[in-house]
Amino acid sequence: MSNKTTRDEIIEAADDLFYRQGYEHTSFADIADVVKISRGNFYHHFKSKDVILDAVINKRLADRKAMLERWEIEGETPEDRIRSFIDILIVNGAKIKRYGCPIGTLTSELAKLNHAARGDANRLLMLFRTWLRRQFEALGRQADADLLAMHLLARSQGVATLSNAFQDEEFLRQEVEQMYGWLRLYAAGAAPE
Amino acid sequence: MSNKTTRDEIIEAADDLFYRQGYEHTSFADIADVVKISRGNFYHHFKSKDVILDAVINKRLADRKAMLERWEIEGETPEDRIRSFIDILIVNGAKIKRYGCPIGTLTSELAKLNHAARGDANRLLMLFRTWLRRQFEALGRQADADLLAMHLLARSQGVATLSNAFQDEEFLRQEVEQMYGWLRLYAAGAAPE
DNA sequence: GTCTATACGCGGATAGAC
DNA sequence: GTCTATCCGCGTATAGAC
Repeated sequence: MSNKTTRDEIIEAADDLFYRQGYEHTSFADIADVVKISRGNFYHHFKSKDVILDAVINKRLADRKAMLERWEIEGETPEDRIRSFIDILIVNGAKIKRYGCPIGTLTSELAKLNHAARGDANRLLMLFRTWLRRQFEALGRQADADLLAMHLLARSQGVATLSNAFQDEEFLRQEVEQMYGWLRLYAAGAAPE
Repeated sequence: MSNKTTRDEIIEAADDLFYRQGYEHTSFADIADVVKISRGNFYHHFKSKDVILDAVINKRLADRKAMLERWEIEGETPEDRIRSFIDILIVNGAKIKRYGCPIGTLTSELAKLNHAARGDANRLLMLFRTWLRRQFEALGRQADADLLAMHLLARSQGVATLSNAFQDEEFLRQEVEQMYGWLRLYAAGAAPE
């Protein structure tokens, strides 16, 4: 279709820089360098830095929604689909090792800044939480589907944090194997409670 | 003994503010307000903000070392001691819900900033990793003690991250119960591998 | 040791020409 | 829609008096 608009290029560059450097630590100058526009031109597209953050969060939401819908179609069973979720740790292993989880680190940063967009960023986590909950429900775990979703989310976050801190992609792989094993128990109906 | 020196007061205030607001987001003015000194006076005690960060990290290291030694003395069995570790999630539950884990969030922030003190902050995580590893060794898990230590560390980190994001202390309690159960398997020698 | 005054650069934001 | 020029406040840091 049409070429990317300048606006889209700004959002893309900001998305990447916010991930790699953090939101607060990324300046307009940083973004302008990547997009190759002047700093003044910025304000034609966004009236403040906060508005760029909003756009980045919305882009991430749209990206992740599309990804989850793909998994929904491609996965034949709920177990397959939940495995797709666990797999991102492997697929994005190198980046997670360097920069952590894009969703978890943004959430944590905005929480610490007590930023107005905090709640919006949490919708990203909530998106996965809800999607995972539905998968566990489909596995017949109506009673504790949300708890299981939270449990898996928490383990992913923890693994990402430590993999990043210790620069250890191998540890991440081992934990992923354990999560597969854990999931199999539930898929086989062999899990307790 | 003697009164706290101004230097100590600065470190204490910085420790608290770095935790609640993040390192980068905390200015000298913020610290000066708490300690009630002028900004200029700062540089008599520390020649730059980075040096304050070093001092804060060293204070946290000393504090945690003392805590681990206490657990070592008070806990009668390795299981007791590991339970003490899990318990901090409960003891500090309210603060974790508001600000996350003091160690994990600092580590993540410095990683994102690619800050020179990154490695120093990681020593905090490593302190717990090594201590936990020794406890699992004492439980007879020589072969995988470090993996188990990392696993427990990761789970704590993940639980802290989600409890903070969703402002949910109840979830944290439930996960702690699960960790107790998980630990019991190893203490009873009933765990696999 | 603590203060006031001040330098200096950076980051976000605005005005207005082209 | 993009640019240059510029403003302004904040944050780190320094100088030097008391």
